[in-house]
Amino acid sequence: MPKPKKKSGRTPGPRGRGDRAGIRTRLFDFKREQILEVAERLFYERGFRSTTLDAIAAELSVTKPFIYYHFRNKQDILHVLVQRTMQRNAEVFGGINVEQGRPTELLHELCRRIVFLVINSRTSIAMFWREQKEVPEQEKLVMHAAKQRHDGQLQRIIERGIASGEFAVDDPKLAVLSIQGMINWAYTWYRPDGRLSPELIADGVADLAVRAVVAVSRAAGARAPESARPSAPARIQAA
Amino acid sequence: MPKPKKKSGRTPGPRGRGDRAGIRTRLFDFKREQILEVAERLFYERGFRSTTLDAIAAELSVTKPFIYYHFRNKQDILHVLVQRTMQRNAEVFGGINVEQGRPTELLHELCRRIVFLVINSRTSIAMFWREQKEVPEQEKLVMHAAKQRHDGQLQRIIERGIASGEFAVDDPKLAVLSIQGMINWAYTWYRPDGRLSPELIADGVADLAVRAVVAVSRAAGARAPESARPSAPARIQAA
DNA sequence: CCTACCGATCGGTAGG
DNA sequence: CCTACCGATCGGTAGG
Repeated sequence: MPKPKKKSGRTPGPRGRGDRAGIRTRLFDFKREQILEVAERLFYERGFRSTTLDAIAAELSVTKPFIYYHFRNKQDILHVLVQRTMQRNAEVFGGINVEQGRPTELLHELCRRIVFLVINSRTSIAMFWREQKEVPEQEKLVMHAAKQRHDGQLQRIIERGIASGEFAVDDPKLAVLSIQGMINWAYTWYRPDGRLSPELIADGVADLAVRAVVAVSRAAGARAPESARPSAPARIQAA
Repeated sequence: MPKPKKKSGRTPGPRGRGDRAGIRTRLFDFKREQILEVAERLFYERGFRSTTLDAIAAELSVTKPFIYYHFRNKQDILHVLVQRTMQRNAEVFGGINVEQGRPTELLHELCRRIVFLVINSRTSIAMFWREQKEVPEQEKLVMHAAKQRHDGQLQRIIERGIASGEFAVDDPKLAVLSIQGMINWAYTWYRPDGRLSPELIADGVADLAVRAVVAVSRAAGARAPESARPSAPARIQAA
């Protein structure tokens, strides 16, 4: 039987004990997923406060109590969505070892991956930044800590690059914030039917980020080395 | 006599005919201004939807009808604040002639000014970006058009720089969006009690923006020329 | 008779 | 999981 006192926003839904997911648990998770998808879209389009649970229910052709069966309340839905966005971000930053490899390639690759994430998860990312005020203070502290860790990783790359002579930066912290801005801002302007493909955008923004901090006297020049750039050809989307 | 059928969000308040502001008109405008200040702060802190007119009234120790006497409704207050933010932005972009001067200095100076605006008007700017969904469709079109004009000015500078050999950019449009991101993102992280002064931040971000697009072979190097940088010493704020 | 408001309450809708 | 509701609170406006 599903609904074993689901705690706050448990993302994968309740799992009885250690047993593999039963049909009912999988069904429960599937329904949760449907709700989350619709909620994310509506929160993105209308904002958290302006989105009624009835609107979410209507989109799914269910009733409001159906939603309350799968989530504790409206905040809980936002909580799960925010946790997910943080999780995806943490995966990107966790997938890079900032202590290994040349800073130039490291920075380019990390930027490229974050831009990709921002573009592909733009609704989540936009929600994440817009609805910070709806998040309880405690969770905000966790979010802030994660942000600090990620900024720290970027800063470490930049400082390694300064030490190696690849980069020349007045203020590493300011450079980190500026690069984060360059990257994150993409959620405000990216359109799937736009001129450039996600690959080209990710690569282009990463180039600009590297150029902003790279030392000009280096033989590598201001452009990211070819090795750090994917071999994808100039793929242009329609329109 | 004030209140001559005030139309929508007339910023300066009603002026009878061509006569200079009377005491009552000035009083009316002053009250409007007080309401706008409180509303902007609360909209910034709590969001538009979560801010009740009663909360705004309470902060001013007045009643809700007092607000309704000075504004048509809640949306009208947001409308005036958004118009103001657009106005300030337009003034910065309007204060630069993109056809005159070296692109490197032009870009640095324009970026510097926008960062300054973003920092000094961060509550308005944050509201502007967060509450887009609360703005009626028609006004959104006007906002989009203004944004396009401003992006166009930045793009023009970059294209002039490419033509002169000062800049080397793969995709001018992508560079514009990235630079806008670098600059606008400051509203998410700037703190008045932070480590760097607004002057140092504006200058630092402008440096990074220029470096991202400047051609490396130029004698000017990746740094903005000294002439484009204010003579303000390294002024560091407390803490 | 107008101005500049206030106390009280309306219709409608939110989360639960 | 639905039908049928509630306690509260919202933006906006009546009369005086």
